[in-house]
Amino acid sequence: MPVMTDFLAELRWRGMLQEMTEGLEARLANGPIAAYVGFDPTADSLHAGHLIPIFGLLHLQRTGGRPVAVVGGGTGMIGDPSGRSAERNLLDEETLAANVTAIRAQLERFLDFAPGEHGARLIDNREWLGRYGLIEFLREIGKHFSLGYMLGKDSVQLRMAAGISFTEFSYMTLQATDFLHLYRDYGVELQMGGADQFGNITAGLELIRRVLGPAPGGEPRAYGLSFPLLTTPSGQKFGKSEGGQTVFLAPHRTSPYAFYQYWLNTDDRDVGLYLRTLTLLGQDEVAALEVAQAEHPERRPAQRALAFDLTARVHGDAEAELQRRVAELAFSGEPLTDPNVLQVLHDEAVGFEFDRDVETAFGVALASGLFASRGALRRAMAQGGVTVDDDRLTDAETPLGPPIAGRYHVVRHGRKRLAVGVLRG
RNA sequence: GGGUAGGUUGAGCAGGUGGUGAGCUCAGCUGACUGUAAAUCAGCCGCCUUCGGCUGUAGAGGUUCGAUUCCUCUCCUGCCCA
Repeated sequence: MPVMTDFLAELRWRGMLQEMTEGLEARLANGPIAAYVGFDPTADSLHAGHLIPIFGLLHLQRTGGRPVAVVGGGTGMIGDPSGRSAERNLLDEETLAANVTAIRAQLERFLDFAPGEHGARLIDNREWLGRYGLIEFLREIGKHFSLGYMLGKDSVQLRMAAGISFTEFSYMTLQATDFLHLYRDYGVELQMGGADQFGNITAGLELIRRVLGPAPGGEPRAYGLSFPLLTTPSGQKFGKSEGGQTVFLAPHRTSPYAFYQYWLNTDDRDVGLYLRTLTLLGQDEVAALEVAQAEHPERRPAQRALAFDLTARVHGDAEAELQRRVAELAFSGEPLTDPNVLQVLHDEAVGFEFDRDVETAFGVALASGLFASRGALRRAMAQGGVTVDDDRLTDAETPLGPPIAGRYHVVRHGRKRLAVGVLRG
């Protein structure tokens, strides 16, 4: 039977524990706790950057706690200044409602929402934020925040020079209000979040302390915990695929193919960390993979395990199996000629259609959609970065060869991107 | 409201006080080497229908043969004062 103290031990060995407030360890020794993480519904899908907090909730649930996800239909209407360089656009209610629904479905892939002691809950903070009148809010909540305290927050400091509106400045009071209500009405004693959220988390602790006063025993009433922010050794582009595209969990935003490929391409130096933080593999399994990786880096056992595990969790086992196969076929190093393989790649990777009247290899490459414009294609071609049917394209006038198996052409851009075209009609 | 400093290519900075702007760093892309790595080296990096064309220094006007530069108004941001 897992106990709550295992929670911190789990986070520790996985390298997921950045910071926590006083007394949390002692509190966990006393029994199960409910903890929450807030998710801003700024898009209709969660993305790679949300994975660590999600796994944080998952570990909590597995060690006997109750995970609570607050999908901020209320705070989402304001915008968190933390970690942002510019003022955000505000979303309208309809968009927000749709985003909240979509995010809920994604969380259900990770957390067990079955009713019960440890069942996950999803709560929309509009339940309380939507009810406050302005005057009431200022009297009940605003009164507890001193300007000095608010101005001292890093999230505010960093934005002072660039400019921050009163709206975003107020964000921390809303997040603190969430914590207060969750504590009072739902018995949630712990808020977790990325390291950039720690300031907002402690603001909530501060509010709880001021509104409710000290707890009888002198112990803190509530606690905070932060996860490290994932970065890569080469910068902070974690969660961005080629072209700076955010890696989303939703297949309509990031295809399972692109999703699998993203993780498969993880830097050797990061893969161990990702295995620990983004999968449930145990200590021994991760260690074994790291050894295998060190012995045969070219086989990428660790990246394969990571990509498979995450793809299976997000898109299902069958999809993960398919993408594993697709990855092998597409990058075997051999020219692609097998019609069955080509059809699979067309359907699962990047597929396109071309017309019978396309006469040049250049034309097919353009039709592939791998290039933003003719100019982009010309540039790539001039640099030797384009192949059609595994022949390097060097001249825009090169006539198009016969289609493979009568109906396919393969276009590659660089080493990693390919598209398989099928003759239309 | 007054004063003042700013708004330049994804980011951060240069430069530029009338003569075809666009340099640096980072990020990104391609090639070589590799393992669909990393590092390194080389090239690219406003847009397009590329022997060429079109934009473009916050926006709109104006002066001028010619404006990123000068003038006016507007918008946005920092700082100081009220």
